[in-house]
Amino acid sequence: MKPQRNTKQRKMVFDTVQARRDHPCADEIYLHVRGQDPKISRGTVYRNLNLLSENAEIQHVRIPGLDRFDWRVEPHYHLLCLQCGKVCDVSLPYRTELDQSLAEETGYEIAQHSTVFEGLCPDCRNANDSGPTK
Amino acid sequence: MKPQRNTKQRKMVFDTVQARRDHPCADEIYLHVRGQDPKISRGTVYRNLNLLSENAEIQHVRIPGLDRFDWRVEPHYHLLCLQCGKVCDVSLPYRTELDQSLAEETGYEIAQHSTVFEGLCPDCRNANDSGPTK
DNA sequence: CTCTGTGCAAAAGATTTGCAAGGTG
DNA sequence: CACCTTGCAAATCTTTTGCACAGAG
Repeated sequence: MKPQRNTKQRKMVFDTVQARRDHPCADEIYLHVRGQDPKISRGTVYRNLNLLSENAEIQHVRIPGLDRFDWRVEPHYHLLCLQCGKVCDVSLPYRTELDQSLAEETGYEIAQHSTVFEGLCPDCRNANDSGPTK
Repeated sequence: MKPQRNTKQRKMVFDTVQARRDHPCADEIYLHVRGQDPKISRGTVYRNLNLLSENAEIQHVRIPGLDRFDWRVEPHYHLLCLQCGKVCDVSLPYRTELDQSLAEETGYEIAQHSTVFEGLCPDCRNANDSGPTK
């Protein structure tokens, strides 16, 4: 469903996602937007995030643990640090041909695929190495 | 944390996941097991699903919308029908080398990656084509 | 017997929704 | 001035947790 009006709330949500190069979750976006307008409600933020991602103005990224939002709308893969929760984009190219060949093999109509790599970022690896002084 | 005792509840949960070749979610497993023991509680089912997947006796599969559990423990990819929610295994081979090369590139220590293809299964495509007689 | 695991119910966390009031076109 | 969108609060939904009791070893 296309939004039909431009509200300042929707613009603030959109701008926040665009401005951030990390991958904020809904509540981080809410907290940021509330800095500009203390009256905004979580419900409005959720509604606008859904509206914007349905219209491909932002991307809804489903990460284990907590969904995130991404200013990049082209499909691409993500990398999650299991310890600190940080999410990065991955440089590997998106492989459209997989969707194609799997569609032919299975008879499904395939819209896309999403891939999440999981591990420990360099910072968290170091933090672990200096480790608990048990 | 390894389980230290064999309880009939844990066995029922494990057997249910093994017996089913679809990818049941926690509540489906709960409902099935409750057929055998009406006293079992959701909490016990969740606790055992977590315990079993920590010990790699089953696999916890994170699918958008609802987490599932899989009797296959080797890493592999999944295909989700966005309409009926059915999940299938995908025949594509798991590409360990991606974890490897991404680790070298990023400095992350990468445990694994998961991929979910999303689309419409043949049944749902047909259902849509005969379509709403608007 | 001991201590892990269970059942129950409450808690927690994320997201959605009903409704009256507000604001956009 | 119509009706989409908001704010608020309550509702949903899934999963986790505290605690006293049950049962596996």
